Amino acid sequence: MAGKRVTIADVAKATGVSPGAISRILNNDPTLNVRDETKETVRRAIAELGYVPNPQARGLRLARSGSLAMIVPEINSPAFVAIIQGAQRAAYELGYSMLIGGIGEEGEDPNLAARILSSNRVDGFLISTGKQEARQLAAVQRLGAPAVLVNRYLNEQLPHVVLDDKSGVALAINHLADLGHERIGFLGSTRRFLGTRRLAGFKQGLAERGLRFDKRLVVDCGYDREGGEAGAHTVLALADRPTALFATNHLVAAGALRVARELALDVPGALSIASFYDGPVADLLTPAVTSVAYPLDQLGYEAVRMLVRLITGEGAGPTGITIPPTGLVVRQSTCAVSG
Amino acid sequence: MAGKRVTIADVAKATGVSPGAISRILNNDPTLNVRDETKETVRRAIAELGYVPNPQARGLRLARSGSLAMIVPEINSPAFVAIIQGAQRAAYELGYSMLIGGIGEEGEDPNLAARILSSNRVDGFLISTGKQEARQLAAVQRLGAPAVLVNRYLNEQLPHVVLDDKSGVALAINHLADLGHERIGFLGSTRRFLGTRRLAGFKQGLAERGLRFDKRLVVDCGYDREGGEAGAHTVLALADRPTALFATNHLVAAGALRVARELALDVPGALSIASFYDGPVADLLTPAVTSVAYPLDQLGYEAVRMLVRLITGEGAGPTGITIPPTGLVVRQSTCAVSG
DNA sequence: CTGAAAGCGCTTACAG
DNA sequence: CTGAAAGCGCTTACAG
Repeated sequence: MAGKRVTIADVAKATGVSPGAISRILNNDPTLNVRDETKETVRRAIAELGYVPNPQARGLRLARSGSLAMIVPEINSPAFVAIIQGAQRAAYELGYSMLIGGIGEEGEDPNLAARILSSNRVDGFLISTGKQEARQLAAVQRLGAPAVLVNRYLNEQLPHVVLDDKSGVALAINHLADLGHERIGFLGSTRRFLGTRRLAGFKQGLAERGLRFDKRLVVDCGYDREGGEAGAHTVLALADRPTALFATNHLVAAGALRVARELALDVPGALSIASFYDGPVADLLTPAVTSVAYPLDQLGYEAVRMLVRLITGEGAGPTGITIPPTGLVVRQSTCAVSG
Repeated sequence: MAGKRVTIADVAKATGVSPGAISRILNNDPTLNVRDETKETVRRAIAELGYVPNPQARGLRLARSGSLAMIVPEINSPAFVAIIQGAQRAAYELGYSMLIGGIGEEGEDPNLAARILSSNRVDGFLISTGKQEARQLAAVQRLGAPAVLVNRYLNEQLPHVVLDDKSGVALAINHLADLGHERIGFLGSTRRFLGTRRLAGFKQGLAERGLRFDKRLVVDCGYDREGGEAGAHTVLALADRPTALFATNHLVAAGALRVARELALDVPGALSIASFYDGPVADLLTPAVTSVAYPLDQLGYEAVRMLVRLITGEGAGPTGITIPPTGLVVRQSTCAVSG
């Protein structure tokens, strides 16, 4: 390393061009009119000296921070790792840095975004609320700062990037129907925003295959393993119990698998289980779980691009993006219905 | 939100105290000598107006960015989620923001840190190298920038925060010995830095219990599930195969579990398996895996504190910290040796 | 002991 | 059309 930072003044000295003109060249100011030769000289000097504009000075002048904050209480979810990865990539490409905030309990604080914003460090937010969904989204809206919901939805006004939950679930249901399953359970939420979208996909899948919707097979459960266990207990206690289950994520699927073992129900022999969000954990479960795959990094990527558009106020661009599933990854947890 | 940012000038206007004095009050300048009453007035005005110093202006003036970068190729590992969480907490407390960089393949680029540094955005680094361990650590050292290795080690000079791998592994081995196991296999690395530390703990544990070290039971394998599978195959193919295995992480443990199933070896009936880094995944495996627990968030927390000390040049402070295990979480994958 | 003034590195409205 | 100059919001060496 060593040595002083190279500043725009150094480039000016080296080339004999004024700092103002250099700044304009760098920012492609259309007002500027200099010979291409001069531009070339400047570019060369910049490369030689290794000049990089100081983001602090730039930020101070332009009243922007060049940083985005991503608020993700549920970073434990393997899905978020992929999402963060995509978001990082987009931020890097667009010249922003990204803070990850609100991990863990801290993330349940509805005022977290306000706190981060008031420290003047951030131009906008990517938001994935946790359990206090409604309250937190309301807080974000009140904030009035540029924000994009990631894998969350409130209304068409609030910018969002979501998965096409509906067609993903329908995909899983069609797979189970192909295997001859007619009684399929749904373990998820019937209230949270994503839950209702997935439930809609569940109904759509059944309808596509002419299967009857039986609301006793739908259980509103928590999104963790305990939730999956409770849900599976409920639905498997029915006299005419389902031959297959759809679980809204891998933790719920893991809970269902555990209950199946308790009840000595072979998976997939006596019970097929399909899940959502394909990812590394799906393959670690026993048996490995068939699940719907999405390009989750793209979700993060698009969210950052949308956020930066909002910040710069440039072009309209869509205020809602829906990302379709890439397909279904069939593993050992599903097979043809027996009998 | 709304409205202009509150600046130090606003506080000056409101209180009649000069901006310079206000700055000194905020930064506890010992040279300053004003009446406590004045200080009080200023503090009250700051609170009322909601003044927060602009970090950009501060950074520009002080030639520091107020940001740290954490480079973690292996964010997929559940261990890193906890580490990041602790690091975030410390950064927040100390007034820094934290960027997560180098996720995924990008992280294998030995020049990543240099690239981030040259963009002037960062005061220091937390480093957890990926596969190219030696090469990357060398690059960091060449950089000359403040850096702390997180869960990595090169030598005593390069600041680091590590786990006490040795006593953690010894803990697991003692547990297995308590259960009557005498032939215990080791699936991990015998070359990477952490691997050799863990192997030392393995030997120590055996020695403590008077068990013979048999190097045929030590397999140098990759740190993913495929590695665990290959390692387990090797060691379970022995005529006098081990009755228990120590796996260096949960992915390796998952691989070993899979091989045990293939070979129709009941776990834990015919084979006990203990692993490292207790975390959410340990509980999702079948059977749930006994593993050594560490306060991983503390690892991240201490690393950030050390890094900030290096940056501010304040007080000596230790250049190496070792974090002991909190204990062993016993689950269903280990039981008394049969026969 | 304190307050005014310079300067960190940029960008851009403005005068020439 | 271009270059000099002001100013973003801080901090601190320096003059009074």
